[in-house]
Amino acid sequence: MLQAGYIAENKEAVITALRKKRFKELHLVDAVVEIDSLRRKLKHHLDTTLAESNQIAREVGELFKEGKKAEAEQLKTRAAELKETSKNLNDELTQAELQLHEHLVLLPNPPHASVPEGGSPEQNEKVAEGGSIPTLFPEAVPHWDLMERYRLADLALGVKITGAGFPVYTARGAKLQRALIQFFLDEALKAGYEEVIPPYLVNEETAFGTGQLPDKEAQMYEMKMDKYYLIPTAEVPVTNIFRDVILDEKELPVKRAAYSPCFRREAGSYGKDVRGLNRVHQFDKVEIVQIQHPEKSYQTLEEMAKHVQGLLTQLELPWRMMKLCGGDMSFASALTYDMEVYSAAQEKWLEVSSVSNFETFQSNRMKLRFRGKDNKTQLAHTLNGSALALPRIVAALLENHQTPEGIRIPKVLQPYTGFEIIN
RNA sequence: GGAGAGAUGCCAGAGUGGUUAAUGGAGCGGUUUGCUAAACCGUCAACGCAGAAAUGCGUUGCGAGGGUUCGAAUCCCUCUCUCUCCGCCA
Repeated sequence: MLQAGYIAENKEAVITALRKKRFKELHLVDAVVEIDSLRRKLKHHLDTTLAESNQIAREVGELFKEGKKAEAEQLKTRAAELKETSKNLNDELTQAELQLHEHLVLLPNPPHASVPEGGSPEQNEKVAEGGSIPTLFPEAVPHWDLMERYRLADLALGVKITGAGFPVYTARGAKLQRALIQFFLDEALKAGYEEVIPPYLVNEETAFGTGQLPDKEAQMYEMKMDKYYLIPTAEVPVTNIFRDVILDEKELPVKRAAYSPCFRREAGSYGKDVRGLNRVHQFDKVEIVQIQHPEKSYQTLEEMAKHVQGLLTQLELPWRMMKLCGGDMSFASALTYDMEVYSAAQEKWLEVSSVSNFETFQSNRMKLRFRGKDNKTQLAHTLNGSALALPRIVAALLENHQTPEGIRIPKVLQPYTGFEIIN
């Protein structure tokens, strides 16, 4: 959510930026400016009225003390008038504030200047790559066949217990999950992140803070009776730890890492790329979150991207980093890098991580600020990234490391799995 | 699930209808100082108006929302949360 004052001062720049994101409802920008100016007028008027009321109340008190009843009564009439006026003004102001808020939450975050033009994933820009694409032996198969052959995960069993998209990991498949989680967490700790284990259900305010609400209800599982939502990512509870918090500048950057299961309804995505572990409703992920000074946040974004690249390299997977074009970015992000790994058996790139800088978009919603040297508070920047999400990593590991003898486990994982090959 | 107590600023804590949320402490900034400590001064939320800015003025803020009153931290109603005891329970 942008600040109304910022929009009023940078209207043209905001419109241009939003256009890059392929945002259509540009009239909202004008509406925001207009409503905000009305709000300020009302506020000014109300403040003046209340100032007079307060003045009168003080005088009435004095008069009563001095025993001048008649004069006091006279002032009371004036006070009653003012009360009526201020009540009306207050109603109008509340109305304007509400309307302003309703408009503001519909505006996406304007993308960073370096974001490429474009409306679809083809226009994303490759900015880095690593590893090499393996040449598989002729009998190589996709991960869903491998999972079955080596009893690593059972999708049909998940359907029986819950529904499609809820895999049951079994035997060495389950251990591999645990090994990856542990490895990712250990790497995050080495990189200076502090670990947290957050709740997996969140309330409405929390879902609003990171931008899931309003509007994206359909992507989350909801507990109707208590109005809680199952988290789609640990980003939501972890970032909201700092909702309504004023940090000291010296505490920045705040670095947190959390493992959590993630729950996503993925409404409207059926039929395409959903085979095996490519798209599931419940999956495990280690998330890294940073809260950073606005002047350093882009530097931090690069650092986070490097961290993720390091993980992929250690897992011996071929990867590339894409800078998302305006039209492919999420609502809340100002700049997003997607990490993709090549799935040799499916012959396509799978998105395994998304690292984003949200600038003040989330912090404004959450009122997450820091106090600088000048003792003034200002909004902090929030960033987060998957480091990493498991299912597609597992898919890529199985496919890329398969040999006629079995699936080779990368060296860094062996201490965690306790086995070197799945056969 | 039952009963009781409570919620005041960054923290502690006073305040039962009358100007300004007392007082103490922490943090930060400043003055003083050879350095440290200490002392002293200031500051520590949001919004509005004026100003290039420093800043000044005003309004709001005592868990949330409503009400009574010229005037509410204080009185009334609704809700939320916390703590204590009992019951149940991994």
